[in-house]
Amino acid sequence: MTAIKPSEAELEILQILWEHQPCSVKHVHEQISSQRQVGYTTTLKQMQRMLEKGLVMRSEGQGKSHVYKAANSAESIRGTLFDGLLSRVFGNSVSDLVLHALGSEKTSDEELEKIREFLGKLEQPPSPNQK
Amino acid sequence: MTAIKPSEAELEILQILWEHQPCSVKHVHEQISSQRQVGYTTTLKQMQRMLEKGLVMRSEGQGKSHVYKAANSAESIRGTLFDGLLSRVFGNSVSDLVLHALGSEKTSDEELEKIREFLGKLEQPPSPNQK
DNA sequence: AACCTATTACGAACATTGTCGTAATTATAC
DNA sequence: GTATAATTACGACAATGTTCGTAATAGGTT
Repeated sequence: MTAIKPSEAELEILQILWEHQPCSVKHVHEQISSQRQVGYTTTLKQMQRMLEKGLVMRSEGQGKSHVYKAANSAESIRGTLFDGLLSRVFGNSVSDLVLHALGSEKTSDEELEKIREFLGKLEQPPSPNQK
Repeated sequence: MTAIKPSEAELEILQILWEHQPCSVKHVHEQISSQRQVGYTTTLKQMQRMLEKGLVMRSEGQGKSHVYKAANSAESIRGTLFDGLLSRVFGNSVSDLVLHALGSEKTSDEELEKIREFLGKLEQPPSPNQK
């Protein structure tokens, strides 16, 4: 049960998959190459290797081409990578991480509102109705 | 000004340095090998390379040995890695990241308290005394 | 000085990652 | 069914990261 840790390039691809789900290599490559210069076969190879590793799944698209989907949910990968950062960089202190996040400005008022709301919900636990 | 992105093993060493600051290789190695099995020269080599890269600094310890310190603060590295995770995995949404952090349980009441307190301080900005 | 030990230096092996070029294959259009 | 275009498969290469084994060196002991 080795934790899944996609590399940079793999993550780039996974993000596209999570958003557009079954995708042809062509589609993924178009997305990527609109951001940076890279060859088609590079993307293809990357996705083939991801298939071997079990990071993605694929099936026959119409015609000869294949379509790919991410094998794992965005959530699960987020979990893995988040935990990694938390332990390796913030010594497992969630509050350190969150304070860092909030302290870095960049956080809009809307976002702060969402966070406060969430914290509000957490406030209730003292109610005696546990399942 | 290339962003500093220490590798796994480098981060492992940096964490020890940040906590115990000037450290001998021996000390660092003891810490690491209490966690996992690794040879002394591996740690040594790692630290020598970190010196070349400018990740750490060193000076003569008593006798022949060297003592090392991290060249960068934990904060600066945290910033880099945090930003990376934020953009590559949470689509730059701080609230998504924070909600993920808080939702994962694992957060003690104390920690939640710190976070609420911090949010309380942020609440004030509407005051008209900006610098 | 001669020896033993702690520490550092060097060099090598191996895995992973990112990148392509070229070849093979499969559709599509004459 | 033959040429053309799209797509996939294969193999290679450089760069980086991780790990050691072995050699050199410096300190302390007798």
